Amino acid sequence: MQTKLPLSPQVFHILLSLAPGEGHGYGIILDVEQATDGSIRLGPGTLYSALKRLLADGLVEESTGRRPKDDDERRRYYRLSTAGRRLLGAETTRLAKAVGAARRAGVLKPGAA
Amino acid sequence: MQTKLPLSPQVFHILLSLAPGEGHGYGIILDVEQATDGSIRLGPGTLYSALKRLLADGLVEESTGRRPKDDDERRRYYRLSTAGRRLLGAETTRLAKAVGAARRAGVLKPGAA
DNA sequence: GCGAACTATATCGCCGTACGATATAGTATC
DNA sequence: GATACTATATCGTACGGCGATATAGTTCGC
Repeated sequence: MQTKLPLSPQVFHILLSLAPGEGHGYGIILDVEQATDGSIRLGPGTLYSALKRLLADGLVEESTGRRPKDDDERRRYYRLSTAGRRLLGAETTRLAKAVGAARRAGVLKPGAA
Repeated sequence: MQTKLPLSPQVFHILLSLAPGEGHGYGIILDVEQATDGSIRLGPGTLYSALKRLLADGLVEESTGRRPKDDDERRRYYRLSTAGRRLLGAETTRLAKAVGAARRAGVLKPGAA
């Protein structure tokens, strides 16, 4: 029941991948791996089960209609719902606070910004 | 086997709580709740099982000796190991990148820094 | 023309872990 | 004297991350 914070890193990056616009499952896998420098590599089990949960919780919606010609027919496209976008913002704020606290605690090597 | 990133939010905050210096279990629970504005409330099950894992993985060490007089005898004190501190730094860097990406994606309300 | 690799989605089952409940026990508060 | 707080510990459950596997079409090298 993904109603409240914190989000798992995996779910956070799935939502973040959909922030610029709609995307499809396999695209999310590639996008997250690239965006996290390989730190987070979603297997199909993780991605599609998370997506199913996010749909059920109303954080992500399936977007039908108007697909570019020559698009792979198998693809299913998803986009953030309003609630999903709000939650992503809230989690980002939470993370920003955590990073700030960690910086103040001096956990980064001197020199790292 | 908590050898690599990402850390769960819970584990991240446990390590962060120990960054300034040694601390004990119950103190970590209170500290994390306060530091996260109540977002993360560790129950005893979460805390002590995570602590046991962190000890086994060499990320946290139990610190014996020199306790202030009148200290609660039941307390067990823990501190970050070198590996633990390094991992906390790496995770902080990862989170900072994620926050930066989320900001660029415009997930924060206009006005929020 | 044939196997390998890639794109794409989906399900299954295992296992780790977050978490609430519970236990214990001393101290403090009312 | 009951309730609440401090403090640690264990147990059972349930959820979720993840690899394995399945399916299937396309592309690329040989």
